[in-house]
Amino acid sequence: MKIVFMGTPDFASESLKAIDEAGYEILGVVTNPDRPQGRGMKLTPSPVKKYAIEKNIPVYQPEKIKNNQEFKDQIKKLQPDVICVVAYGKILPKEILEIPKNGCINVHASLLPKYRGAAPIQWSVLNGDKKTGVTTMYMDVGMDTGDMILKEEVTIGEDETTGELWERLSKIGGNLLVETLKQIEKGVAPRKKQGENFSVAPMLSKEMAKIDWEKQTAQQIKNLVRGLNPIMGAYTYLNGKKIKFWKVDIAKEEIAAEGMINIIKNGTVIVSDLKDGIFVKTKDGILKILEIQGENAKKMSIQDFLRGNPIQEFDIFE
RNA sequence: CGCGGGAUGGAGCAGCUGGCAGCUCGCAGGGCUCAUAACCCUGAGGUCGUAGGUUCGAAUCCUACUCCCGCAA
Repeated sequence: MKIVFMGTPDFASESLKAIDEAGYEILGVVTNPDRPQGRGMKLTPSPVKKYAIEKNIPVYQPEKIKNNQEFKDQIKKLQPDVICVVAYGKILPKEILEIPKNGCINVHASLLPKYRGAAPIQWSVLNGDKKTGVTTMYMDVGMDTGDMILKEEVTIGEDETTGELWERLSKIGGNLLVETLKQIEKGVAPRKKQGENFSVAPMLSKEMAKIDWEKQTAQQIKNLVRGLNPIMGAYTYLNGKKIKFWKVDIAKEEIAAEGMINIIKNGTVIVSDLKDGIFVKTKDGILKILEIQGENAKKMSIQDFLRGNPIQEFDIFE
């Protein structure tokens, strides 16, 4: 089977690698144009492009697809049997979807129809879900609305971060894509409608990264920290300085200050100790901070942080 | 030329209006103790990122370079 692959981030390059190593003929790779990125805003190729170049696969990087006749003709000329799309970052118009005779296959990192959209992995962690998965589907013009082919479920660890889950799912996605292609080749691939009971996982916004000590419960804050690690990190302020939390847990230890716990403000540091780290009062429990990052600094363990940046008991995060 | 921060003993930081290199922790040895991650004493460990310059004298001022990090995407 001849394949054209479309995708951009590392999640996609895992799928590309999987089908490449499974021996499928990859006619070409379509990925987003190189973007200025990182310190110095240097132009950086996407992970998918890097892999393609390594394997001498032709790369196409259209700035836009809609009304781009030249690009459509290029793809048509390749005569792919199937187009695999994984986190490409652009909406494909009908004319593209109709090119391959076996259709366009998409790998989506959720158990559809739950979490259609851009950030399914992040939202599954943010919402504290116990399980999620990967789904392959036949694409249609809607946003992740196509008929489903295969699905694989995984459980989310209590302390698992978006980054960790991301990595696991990208590998599973690759395997599932290969399996999907095999079944399509044999003509035994199932096709299931999604139904109407769907939910959407939109792109994450900047504002949601701020911890709301008044409204959020200990578990919600923990989910926020996990869910935004390593993408942007949940943050709060201490004495006017921005502080990011990278790892927190709900304290199971008994804290001595039981008596006053109800009269102090949420976000107050109850215990600050070089050995045990810091404990913070929340709406409904005590949060233990494990990994932290100050302004202009790198992330470090709470113990390291406290040596050079003393935090007093009764300091307040806000 | 996107903006900004930094490079000081094993770790995290202070010192930077130039004048013997410091703090917290860790580490080694000793002491106290039934005991300890607690406490007390002692000690080891740094050519202050690299190369030049200014100066009687530079971690501290100037110049170039290397590396690291945050924002931003």
